[in-house]
Amino acid sequence: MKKKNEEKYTQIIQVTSNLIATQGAALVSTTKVAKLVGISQSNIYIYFKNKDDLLYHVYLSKLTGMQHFFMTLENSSLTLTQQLKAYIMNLYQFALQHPQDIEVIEQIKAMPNSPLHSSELNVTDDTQLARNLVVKGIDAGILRPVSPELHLTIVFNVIRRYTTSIAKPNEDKSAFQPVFAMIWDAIAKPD
Amino acid sequence: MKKKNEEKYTQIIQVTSNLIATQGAALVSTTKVAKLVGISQSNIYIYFKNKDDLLYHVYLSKLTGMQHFFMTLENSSLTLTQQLKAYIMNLYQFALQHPQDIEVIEQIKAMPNSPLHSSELNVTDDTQLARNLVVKGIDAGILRPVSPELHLTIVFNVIRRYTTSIAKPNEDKSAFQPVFAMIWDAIAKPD
Amino acid sequence: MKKKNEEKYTQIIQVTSNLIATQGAALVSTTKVAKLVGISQSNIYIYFKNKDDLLYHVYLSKLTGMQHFFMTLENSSLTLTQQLKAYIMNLYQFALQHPQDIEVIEQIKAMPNSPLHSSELNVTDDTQLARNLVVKGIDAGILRPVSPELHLTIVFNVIRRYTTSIAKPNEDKSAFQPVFAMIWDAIAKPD
Amino acid sequence: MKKKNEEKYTQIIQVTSNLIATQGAALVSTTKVAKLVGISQSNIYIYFKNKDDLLYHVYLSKLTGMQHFFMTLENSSLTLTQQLKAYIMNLYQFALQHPQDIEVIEQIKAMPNSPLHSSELNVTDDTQLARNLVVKGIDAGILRPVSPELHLTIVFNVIRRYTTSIAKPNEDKSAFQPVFAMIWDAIAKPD
DNA sequence: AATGAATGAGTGTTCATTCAT
DNA sequence: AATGAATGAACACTCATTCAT
Repeated sequence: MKKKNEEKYTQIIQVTSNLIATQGAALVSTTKVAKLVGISQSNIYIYFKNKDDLLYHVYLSKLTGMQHFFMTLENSSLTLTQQLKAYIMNLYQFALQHPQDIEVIEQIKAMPNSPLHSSELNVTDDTQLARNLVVKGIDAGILRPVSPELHLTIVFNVIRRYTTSIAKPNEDKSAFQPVFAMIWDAIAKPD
Repeated sequence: MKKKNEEKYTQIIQVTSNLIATQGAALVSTTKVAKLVGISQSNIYIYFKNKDDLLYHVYLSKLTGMQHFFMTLENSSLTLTQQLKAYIMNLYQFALQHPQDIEVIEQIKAMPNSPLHSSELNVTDDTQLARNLVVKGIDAGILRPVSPELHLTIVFNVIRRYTTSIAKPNEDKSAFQPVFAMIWDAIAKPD
Repeated sequence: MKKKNEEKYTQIIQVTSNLIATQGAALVSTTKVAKLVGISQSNIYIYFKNKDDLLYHVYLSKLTGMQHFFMTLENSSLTLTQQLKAYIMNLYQFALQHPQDIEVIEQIKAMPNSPLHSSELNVTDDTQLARNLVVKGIDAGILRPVSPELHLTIVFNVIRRYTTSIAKPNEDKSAFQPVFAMIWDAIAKPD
Repeated sequence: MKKKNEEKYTQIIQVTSNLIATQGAALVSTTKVAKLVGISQSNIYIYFKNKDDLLYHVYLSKLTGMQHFFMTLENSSLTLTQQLKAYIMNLYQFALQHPQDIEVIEQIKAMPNSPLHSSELNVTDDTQLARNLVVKGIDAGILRPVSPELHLTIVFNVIRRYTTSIAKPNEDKSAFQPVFAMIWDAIAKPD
């Protein structure tokens, strides 16, 4: 459970993450991870308490990476509308640059017995910032007065679908414009 | 692989369907299904060739149920816009009445080694009708000229999210109105 | 266990025999036999008490077919030497014409839990006639004074190997001559 | 798949070998092997990748034991005739001392889905040396000009039959003399 | 005579986890 | 810190056999 050999720790996380992205979370096993890292299976239990613990830390690592990306947004001097639009654009760019990360996060969240359900620690979710913004947006009369879940569903799913199966890897920001309009018209309160 | 005892056949399908909905498709096992039905595990192989075969038939059963629901739409004298709107409303009502069914269908589709991938028969998918409508809608200038995947993503995910976590079981059709507007404004081409 | 439908009885025997010859006795199962015959698995138990019983009757059927072939040899007016040589030639011709039959007989004999071991009936084995001839041959000073098992081993194995992997299906009797000489020089007492 | 506990590795091989010799290769199962060794079934998969892998290594172990026995024959200064006769005598003595080994080797070779068929490594077979000798013998005019398969069939089967059911465990080499003559007269070209 | 249904035992294999070294 | 060894539980699947209809 300790982590002296920081490098191997990171390796295990990385390999697991790749496995989730390529084969799906359900097909991840400590056996496979160990084999890919090139260590013995039991070695994993030195770095992680559990398989769940491993997945939980994979989740955390992807999450913090994502949060770094959005930190600039908070405490900014932008208007709420600008913040909301900026969030969408940021998410789009993050998804484009780290397609695997969002996939991994969502897969772990969606797992049948997700390690997040049983987690004693309540992680500040990646959607927390987004949810706050949305709630503020609804209160300010900028966004449609429906459950914020729906706004988030649209933003996340459209961007995910767009970046994983439609967008080209190095596409220009402008290619996203029509999709952005789609999202915005969906969530923004019509005048 | 034979079937006379129609009742037990249906029971197995039903139990499997429940298992998928509650625990996720990845956690379905013939052992669990058999235990829940109250039969011996090997008995399942009298009714289904495979575990894959079982899942495939669960999928089919849900699918046909869903298709009956939409049959009225085809060959109708409605305008394209009306058909599109009707589709969304129908999907909403179906999802409300059979919340489990859509979940099950999507889970089986999303399985790592989905039985649908290897299936020799090419089933007319449940999204086939929707996709056709959407493509027609785009061509007719009714819907936004972006990849139809995006329209479908919005329609499906919003309705799914709404019916599973927001809507009340017996709610009035009018409660869906704001959500419908959200969807429609997302996919419809603004004038 | 009765056999009203003589035809199906024969069919089962035949299919089983083919299975043994092509896949090996170890891979024979009532499931496979039933599927190949086109009947239900349980139906087999009407014609045969057991799987063992089935195999035993397959064995018997091949055996009697083989014995018909050699019947002409007994009570003949040939000298012992002539009878021995005739036996070898007959066996060669039988093996050439019914390559599967000998294979099947030997496979059933060689089975781990051969149905012949536990059989209450003591069948007149196919090698019985041969063994008698050999013993007589030894006593008469025609064959080498070693255990008759060895003579039989040579005769059977050489012919089996020759007919299954070396001989051409429609070859002339003369092609066998050198092999015959090999066998005869092996078993005959040198002067 | 790892091996440090050399002892248990050998035990598993030994038990499997015994099972093959007594019950036949078809009746070997990891369950039985584990039970006889006194370990849990899954433990076997620490030492062997597969059931096939296990059988393959049983085969290899017997084979190398046998090859040690014959090594002296190669590079020797004997004439071809002497080498051929020496081979037969060696095989006889080996079979007498390790009756189980030849049985095991032949059984694994003859298995319906023999692990040797799918083996990537092409092992120098135990009959390889013998076959080479026989071919040389035929070319040199010492052995009968028929397919070498026939020579090998006789040598192997006669010795196998003799040592397993006729010879006494501690018998004198001279007891084999008449059998040796039988074999030699069968394969040697008559002058 | 024939079948559908059922079952318990058995098969090979994978997995998460533990522990002594 | 790392590994080899071990295990029990689970998994998908096959089989011989029985029984009511």
